[in-house]
Amino acid sequence: MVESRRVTLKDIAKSLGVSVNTVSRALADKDSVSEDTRAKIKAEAARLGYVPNSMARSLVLGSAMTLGLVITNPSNPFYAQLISTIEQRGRTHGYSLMLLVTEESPEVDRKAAETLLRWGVDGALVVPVQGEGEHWARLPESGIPMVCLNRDFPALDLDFVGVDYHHASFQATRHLIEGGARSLCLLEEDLPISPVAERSAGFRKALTEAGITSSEDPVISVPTRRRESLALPWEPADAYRLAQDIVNRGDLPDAVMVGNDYFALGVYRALTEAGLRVGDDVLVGGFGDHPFSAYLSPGLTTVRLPAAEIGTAAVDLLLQRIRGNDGNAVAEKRRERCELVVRASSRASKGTTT
Amino acid sequence: MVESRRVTLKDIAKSLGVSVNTVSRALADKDSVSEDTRAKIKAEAARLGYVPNSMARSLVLGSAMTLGLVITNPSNPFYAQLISTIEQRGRTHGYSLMLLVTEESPEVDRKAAETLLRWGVDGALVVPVQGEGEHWARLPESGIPMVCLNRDFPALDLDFVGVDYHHASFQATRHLIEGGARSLCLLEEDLPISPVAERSAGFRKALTEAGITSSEDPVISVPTRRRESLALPWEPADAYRLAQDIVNRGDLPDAVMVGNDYFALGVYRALTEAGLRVGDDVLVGGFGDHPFSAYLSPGLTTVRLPAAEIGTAAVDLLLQRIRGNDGNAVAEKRRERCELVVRASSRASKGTTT
DNA sequence: GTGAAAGCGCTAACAA
DNA sequence: TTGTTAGCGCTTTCAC
Repeated sequence: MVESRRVTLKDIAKSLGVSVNTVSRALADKDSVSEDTRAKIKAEAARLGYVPNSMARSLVLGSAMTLGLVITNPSNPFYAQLISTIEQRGRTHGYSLMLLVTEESPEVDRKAAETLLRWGVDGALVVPVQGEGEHWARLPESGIPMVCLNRDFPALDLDFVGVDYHHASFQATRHLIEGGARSLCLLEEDLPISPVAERSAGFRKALTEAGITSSEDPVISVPTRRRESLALPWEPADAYRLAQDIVNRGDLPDAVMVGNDYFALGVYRALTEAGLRVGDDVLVGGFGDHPFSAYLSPGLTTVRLPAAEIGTAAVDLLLQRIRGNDGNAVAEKRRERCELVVRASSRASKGTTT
Repeated sequence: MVESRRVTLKDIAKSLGVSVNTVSRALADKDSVSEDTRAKIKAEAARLGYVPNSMARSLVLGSAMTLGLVITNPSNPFYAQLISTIEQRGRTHGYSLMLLVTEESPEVDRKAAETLLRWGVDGALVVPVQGEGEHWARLPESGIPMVCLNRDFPALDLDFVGVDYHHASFQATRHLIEGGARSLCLLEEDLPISPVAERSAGFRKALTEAGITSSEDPVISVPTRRRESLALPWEPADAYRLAQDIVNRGDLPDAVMVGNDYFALGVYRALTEAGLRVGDDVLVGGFGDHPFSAYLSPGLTTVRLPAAEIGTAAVDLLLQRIRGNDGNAVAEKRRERCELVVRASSRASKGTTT
């Protein structure tokens, strides 16, 4: 392989004795080029193996034809699906995807905003690392539309597309209550993010409506040791330990909700090891409908997150903003409804598979 | 927000009455700029909110400072981890990541190569959609180094970093045989890719060494209906159906190997529903050590894939090629060894949790 | 229908 | 130390 320099318009022009300009227009299928020269030019371009230079094109056109996607952890199946959907839909519209992974690090999150700014992406979809995060305001300020994914960032008045966790949590909790649960708890990850807050609120609302009260806070924060390996978004072992504590403490709830299906794995184990039967002795409900959830025994009742819908809606909203068909419209907050998938973990007196 | 045009070097130069060039050098911390003007320039850049234009920079420097990553399906946990590791390591070295998702489509795969060529990425990491795929030769031909990930492409003599599936499969199979299995089968996905071929070969070798023969081919191809949803890399239901057939057929093997842990989910269900106990009646072994595998009951014996090592090694190899520290070296084929994680599914007469 | 010239934002020669 | 010139590869006026 002769590290041959890339073929440019100039090469084609020179080889054919025409101007660069003509070549450009011929290849772009503009009129004002005779059919004859156009054919010659295309043939020569093919012969030489010409590949347009997207960078040069973007520079002059002022559009990167690229979308930025900022994700905390691709190993979260929900985000993995988001990545697929977004890449696919963006590609359909001619956009390439620049992916940044923040691993819940505020520092990396800040740098991600900077990187997107430098590349001048046409728009950005971001799952913000919450807490601080004012740096994200820089994109809209620079005229780069952005929409928050899954995690809302009310302080910044940005477009948002995510899950209606409040409603889903309320619904799932009520389902458990209707199944006979009178004492419940919710295990949540220990991150100051909107999904956690919304699930907690929905959970509490269901308890209140049912007239269930408790002396202790029924929402329990699971101290999570983020894994350096990035193999898991959540560590079942953390929930396992906590569930063991609850079991040992003696005041066992009738039902346990968990903020994600991974926690359910830990809860299942703790209960099983204590000789308790999930679905009979304790109902369990989760979030995510992760691939394994249907195959646990008993099958896990869980909230299916509409990842594809969210990814699609987010891209579409972003493209709309990019095209500027909407003036400086007010920020849109879109929360997609979920489906509760009922399986044996919430059906007392059945307790086998699915 | 006044869609203010982006601040450029020229703006700073004009505002300060110096030349663009001086601004460029001052900001790049080159010497040959007086401390005085440098300070002034930096201050003005900060005041104006200057952000360097990576595209323009790349165009003139002839380096995109971008790596291309082509993945078939991010919902495969192994690939999800690869994405994380690669993004992180590339970023450490100053590279941005352009992600393309091919969904096993040869057409999309072809276009991915084209896109990478157009952007002029500095290097590419690709999980090729196999079968055809000669288009990938275009990258190296154009001077863009590329390394194949996980799936080898012997026809093209490209660099490759992946898993030593042959050895892992051999080892896992031998483990089952040592556990007492005398009749075994392997369920594999129906894709013409090197991992499947290597796992099958390793499996067969173990059988041969143990003197186990069978009238029928013990390697069974699972007809896979790729899911449009992209939520799953493999569909447990497909393996479930097939396992049911095997059970119903009557000639039940002592042990079942599966090419991925998702298939194990289906196999577990089929066996359980037939009243058989995994680990006692039938041993099961998988590939992937996916997050759920430790939490199945019984826990699944499976091969842990060294995703982080592979991602890191692949990026490092690619960077080495990019830097050209190696001349037109011969293609490197690197296969990482795996760890077999033994759990209850392969330990007869125990068969409860973990 | 075609070519010449200008410029996107930046860096790298070369002068001054 | 600084400014001028040139050019990365492309597209877009504007002449001809």
